[in-house]
Amino acid sequence: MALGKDYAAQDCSLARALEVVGERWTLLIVRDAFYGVRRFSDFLAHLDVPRAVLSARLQSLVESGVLAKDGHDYVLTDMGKELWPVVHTLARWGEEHLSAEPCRLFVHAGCGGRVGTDGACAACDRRIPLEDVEIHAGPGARHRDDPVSRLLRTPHRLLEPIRP
Amino acid sequence: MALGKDYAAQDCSLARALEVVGERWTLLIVRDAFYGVRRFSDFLAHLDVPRAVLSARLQSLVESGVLAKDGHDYVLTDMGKELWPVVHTLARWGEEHLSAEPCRLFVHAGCGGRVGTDGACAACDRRIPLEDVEIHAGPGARHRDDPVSRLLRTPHRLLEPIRP
DNA sequence: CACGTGAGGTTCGTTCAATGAACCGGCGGG
DNA sequence: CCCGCCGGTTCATTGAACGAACCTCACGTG
Repeated sequence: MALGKDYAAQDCSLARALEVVGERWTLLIVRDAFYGVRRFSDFLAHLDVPRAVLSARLQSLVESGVLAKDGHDYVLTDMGKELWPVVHTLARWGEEHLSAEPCRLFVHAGCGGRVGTDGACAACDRRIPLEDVEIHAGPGARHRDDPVSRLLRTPHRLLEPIRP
Repeated sequence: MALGKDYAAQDCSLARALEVVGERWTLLIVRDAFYGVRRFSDFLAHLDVPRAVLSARLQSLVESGVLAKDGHDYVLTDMGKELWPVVHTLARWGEEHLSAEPCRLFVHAGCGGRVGTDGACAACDRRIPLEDVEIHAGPGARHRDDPVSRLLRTPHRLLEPIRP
């Protein structure tokens, strides 16, 4: 979201959360961080976001403890990693109600079953730790052709850096 | 979020979802709808949002099929109701990482157990249908004193209208 | 009927964030 | 020493959010 960016009068933890991840672009940045994006230039290439805005968002995410800066890499903190259910649930909602076909699939690395809307593996019927989720390109992918999109299309685990 | 409001280049269902519920105030409006708020003036009293923005958001939520207009009431559609996991997960994340104390509690109407982060009842260990979730005021409530906040502080089920 | 009142908006000028292009500094080769 | 890239910052412009004022219809009186 934007402008005013705070919901001061709102007496609610949802409002607090939105102050941190509710601004425009922020949740897409977090999503990319789960996908293994870490460098400023990679976020920039993958999201079509103005450099100034990206800079501001990364800073505020670091400040609020969602990301940590490690050299030139931005990596998710434990607090940030706990946003996965949020990102996943919202993405699945969008997929079911707004998209024709999924453009990315999340798969349990152990058994190959797809991760359900509740975050559990369809096959194993167990909750899956973040590190055991693999990301695959889905049928609906419209094939952006920046270098980062190409790297993201090759299957890999969440959080695993897309660069060596 | 705001400005540009679309993420056109993003080939992703999360981006699609954010185009619908990602703008500033939108998710708080949806939250209030779950809490039983239905009238324009009640949203207005409870959120401190400019009338013009509220009007625009409600219209766009109706247009995208999250809300439906029934007379002067705005009510969640089935598609809208499926946003509950998103709202709940994000609120719990905010509560755990950003709030001192929860200001609202979600309770399984059947057994009185608290609804966990995964949406299941802590006591019953079963997923709970939306209609069986009760909302109670939590210890962290800072007591806004508009009429709507006062109505919301009395325990009731999700979706149950706060007005007769 | 005239009149007031409240709900549900719309209009409009101001403010402030998003945008995008240009600029800047560090550093790692060649 | 020079070149180019990475990771930003600066700045003018655009457009959304804000807030106050206004409008309109429905209803309830006197």
